[in-house]
Amino acid sequence: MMHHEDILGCVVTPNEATLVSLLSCCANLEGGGALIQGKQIHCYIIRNDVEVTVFLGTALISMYGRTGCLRNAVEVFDRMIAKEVCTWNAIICSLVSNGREKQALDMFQNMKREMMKPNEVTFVVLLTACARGKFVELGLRLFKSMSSEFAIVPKTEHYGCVVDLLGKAGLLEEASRFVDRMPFEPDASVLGALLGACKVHGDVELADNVGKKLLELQPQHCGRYIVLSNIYAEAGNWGSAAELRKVMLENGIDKIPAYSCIGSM
DNA sequence: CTGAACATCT
Repeated sequence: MMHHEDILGCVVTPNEATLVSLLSCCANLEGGGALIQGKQIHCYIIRNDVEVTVFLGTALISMYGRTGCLRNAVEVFDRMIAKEVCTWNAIICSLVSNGREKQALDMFQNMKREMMKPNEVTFVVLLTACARGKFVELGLRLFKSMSSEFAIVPKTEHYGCVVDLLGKAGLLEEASRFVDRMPFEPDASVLGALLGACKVHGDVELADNVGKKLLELQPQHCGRYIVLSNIYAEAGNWGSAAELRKVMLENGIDKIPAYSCIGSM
């Protein structure tokens, strides 16, 4: 399957980089990934006795995690002798994206026990786990521990995660105050999370405020208009919806596309 | 060479 002959009849054997790239493609393919193809690559690895290196193992975990095959992801992880921070991040992420927030957080304990130092990606994943599991206290503690315990300076992604954590738990007031107290200007991703929190809570007034700032930052981002307009609509605030429509036209966005802006790019 | 990453919209 994997051996290809070129025009001159040469046979090319895939090396580690080839297999890792292919697995990454399977994991990131839109529409839930390509599990069948990923499994075929795993089969190839087994049949040809290809050594499962740290890179290859991590790519396998990620592929299985993202295609919903958590069992296989865990199996690959358990068999790996050498693990790096990416390997741990991949398994924690697999657990989170398959609804096992608690287990993901337990895995972080194992990681620390094995003296593996987490990095900024680890915390994005952990904070996401807390947001989904509604573990507000723990999430805030983890966020604080980044700088105090692990010497990692939280970046805008982490602030966005905390806003999402508070927002999902219905703590809109806290989310808003958290943004106000950020050490740098909140960027679009943070304001986007706050706007999402407004939607959950149905707070039109704050949404109005945040939405205006957000549209100043991203006047061409049609998704932002959609969220804001939905918040207005849910509240029956047709006046604001009409006004928003005018702003859209002014910014040259004349129509909400049938499909996602991101999906069509 | 090659691996890990939140959330929101139709």
